[in-house]
Amino acid sequence: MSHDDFPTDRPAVVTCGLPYATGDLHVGHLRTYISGDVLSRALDTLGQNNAFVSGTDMHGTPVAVQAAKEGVDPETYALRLHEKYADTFPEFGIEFDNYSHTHDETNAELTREFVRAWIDNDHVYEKEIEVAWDPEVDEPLPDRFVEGTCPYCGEKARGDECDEGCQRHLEPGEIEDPTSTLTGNPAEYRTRSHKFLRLNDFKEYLGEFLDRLEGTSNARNQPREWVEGELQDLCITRDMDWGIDYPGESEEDLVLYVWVDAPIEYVASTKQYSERVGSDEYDWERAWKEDGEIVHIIGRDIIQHHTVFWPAMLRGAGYNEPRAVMASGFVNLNGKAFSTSRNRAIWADDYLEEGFHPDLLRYYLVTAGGFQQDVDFAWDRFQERVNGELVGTVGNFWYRSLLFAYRNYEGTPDAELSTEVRDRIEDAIAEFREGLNDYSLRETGAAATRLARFGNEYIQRNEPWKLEAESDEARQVIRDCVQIAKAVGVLIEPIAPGKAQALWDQLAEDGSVHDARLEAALAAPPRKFDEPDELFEKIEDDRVAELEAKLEERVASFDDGESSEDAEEGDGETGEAGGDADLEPLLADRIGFEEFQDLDIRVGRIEVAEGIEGADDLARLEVDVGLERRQVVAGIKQLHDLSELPGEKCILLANMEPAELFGVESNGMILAAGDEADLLTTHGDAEPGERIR
RNA sequence: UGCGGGAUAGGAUAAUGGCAGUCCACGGGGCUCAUAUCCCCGAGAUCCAGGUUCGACUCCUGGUCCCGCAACCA
Repeated sequence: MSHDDFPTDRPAVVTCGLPYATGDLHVGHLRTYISGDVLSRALDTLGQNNAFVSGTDMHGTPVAVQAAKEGVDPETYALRLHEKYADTFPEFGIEFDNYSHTHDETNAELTREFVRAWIDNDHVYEKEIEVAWDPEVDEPLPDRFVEGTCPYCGEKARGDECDEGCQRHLEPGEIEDPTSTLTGNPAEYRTRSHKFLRLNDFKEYLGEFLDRLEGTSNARNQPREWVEGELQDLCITRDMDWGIDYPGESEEDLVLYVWVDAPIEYVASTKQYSERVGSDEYDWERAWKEDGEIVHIIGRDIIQHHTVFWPAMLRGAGYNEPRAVMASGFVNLNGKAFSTSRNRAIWADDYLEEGFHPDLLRYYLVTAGGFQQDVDFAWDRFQERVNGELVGTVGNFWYRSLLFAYRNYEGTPDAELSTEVRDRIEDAIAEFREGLNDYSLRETGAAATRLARFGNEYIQRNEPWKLEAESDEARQVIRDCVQIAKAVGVLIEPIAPGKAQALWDQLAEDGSVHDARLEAALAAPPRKFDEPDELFEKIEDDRVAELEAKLEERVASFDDGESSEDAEEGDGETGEAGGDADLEPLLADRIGFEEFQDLDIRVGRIEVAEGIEGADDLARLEVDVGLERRQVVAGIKQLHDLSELPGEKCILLANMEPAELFGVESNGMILAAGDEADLLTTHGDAEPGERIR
C-alpha cells in the first residue's frame, strides 16, 4: 500500500463485507455493495488498476441451524442464497470482478495456508476452555446462543457479555443458570480444546497500523481502546461440522471460526479474478502480498473485525495490510431502524418490482448523507431527490442541450470548446478526484451535479434560443453545452452507470462509458447524433402515497395490532431505541364508569416467582391478594430477576378469565408498563387485597 | 461507572478561534429552448449549562439525546 493519491501504479483491491447466507438482501445491505461498486468504478475512471471482489459467507452456526430447520444440508442451503445474491447484485449495477463464496475450494485452500503460516510463525496456541452445550440437539452453543444470569449484577445476560446490566465481558463458563436460546433447555458446559491466535503478538503493530489507516475516522478510532488495552486472543476454532477444517494436527471435529475464513475470501476472490484474466492484467499476489492498495468497504458494525483481527491475520501470514477501511452508517426507514423480523424493510426485490431504475437508488444512497452517517430512506425523500436532482438538474440539462443540438445541428456544432467551459469542466474533474481521494463518494456525485447545475445556468445565461442558429455565437454555446453534458456523464457514471451509458449512446459515442477515463470529459463529442430521449422520469405524488401506504400496511399486518405506531408517518419524530418505545396514540373510544367498575383490580404481594420450564418468557407467580393466594402466569421471565420479586407489591387484574399457558393455570393478570414490563406497584402502604378504583 | 462516532434552519451538508456559507424544501417576483430552468427578494439554525478569549459551531469542564461496540447483523 501507499499513501499516494489515486491513481497509483500499484494494483488496488476494493472489497465489500461478505453477505451472510441467512436471509434476503435489503436496501441497507445494498448501501455497502453500491458504495463498493461506486468506488471501484470511480477508480476505473481515474485509471487505477483495480479489482472489485466479494463473496458469500457460507459458514457458521446460524447457517447450519437455519439449514436444519429447512431440512437441507448447510451447503445446499447456503448455495441457494449465494446464487440469489449473485443474481441480485448485477440488477443494481453492482458488477464484481469476481464474486465467489467461502466454501469454494480456492478459499478453503488459501485459508488453510493462512492458518499454517500462523502456526509456523508461532502465533497459535492451544487452550482448554469451557464450551456451552445444548444437550438436546447435542450441539455446542456459541456465546450468543446462551443466556443466563450475570454473576456480578444478577441481571439477565448473554453468554459473552452482561448486555443489559453491568456491561461486563463474561468469559465462557461464568454465566449462571445458562440456558440455550435454541431450545430453551438448560445448557451444559463441556471442556474442549481450542486454538487461539495470539493477537497480543500484534499489539504494537496494530497501533501503528491504525495510525496510518485511511478511510473513515470511526474505523481508525473505534478499535483504539482494544489495541491499547489488553487484547483478548482470538479463538479461531469451533466445535462444528460445517466450516473449513482446522489444518493442523488431526483435530477431527474442529472447524475454523467463520471470521477466519470470511475475510480470507477477499484474497481468494481476488486470486480467482487474477487467474481468470491473467496476472498481466491483474496481479493478485502483488496486491495482497506486496504493495497493493487494499480498500475494505463494510458496515460500521464490523469495524473491529477489519481493523484488529484481519490486519493481525494478514500480518501473521506475511501479507500486505489494508490501506483504507470505509465503515458506512446504516440505512433507516422513515427515521427508524430496519427490522427484518417485523418486515419493516425495503427489500431488494421490492424495489425492483416497483419498476424503479437501480441508478435512482444508487444515487440516493450514495449522496443522501456522509458515508459514516446513517441515512434515512423514505419514499417521499427519495422522490424529492430524484425529481429535484436527477430529473430537474441532470436529466433536464442533458435533454435540453442534446435536443437543442439535434434540432439545429443534428449533433454537436462545429466550434472550439470555450475557455470558460473547459476551465469549469477541469474544476469538476479536480473535485471528483479530490472527493475520491478523501473517500467521499457523495462528493464525486456532487461534482457531477454541480457541473450540471452550471450547465443549466450557462445555457440560460447565453440564451441560444434567442440567437440565430447559424451564428458562431450559437454554435459556441451549444458546443459547450454538449461538452458539459458529456462530462457530467463521465463523472456520474460510477453512481449512475446505466443512465450514463444511455447518454453515451444518445451522443453516439463509440464503446462504453464504463471504459471512459477522466480525459474523456474534455474530448470532443461526435459530430452527428440522433434525437435524444428524456433519461429520467419524474416520480408522481400519488405513486409515493401508494408506496408509503403499501409499506405501512405490510408493517401493520406484521405488528398484529400490538403497536400501531409504525403505521403512522414518522414526521419529526426522532428515532427511538432502548426502552423508550414510541407511544401508542390515546384511544379515542371512551368507556363509561360502569365499564371501569367491571375491572376488579387489586393490590397484591408476590410470594413466589419462578420461570416456567420450556417457555422463553413466562413466569409462574403466586400472589397474595388478601383473601386468597392466586397463581398467575406473566410474560416477565426475561425482563425481571425472578429471585428478587417475592415480597414485592404488585397490581393484579383479579377478574381476568382463567387461562392455561404452558400447562399452568393463570388466574389474573399482573399489570406492567411498556415493552420492558415495568411492574406497577403502589406508592404508599396499601395492603394486599385493597381494591383499586 | 467504559470505548468510539454523532448533534448547525423543516431535511442534508460547510466554516486554521474571526461576517454562520451552500443545496433541497417554503413565501414573493421575473425569464422560458427544456420533464421547466435560471435570476432576484424573503423567512428560517449552532443540543443544554458553565468557563477560556477582544472574539467560540470550533478550545476546556459538566450534562442531555441519538447510533454502534469482540454474536449470524450493512
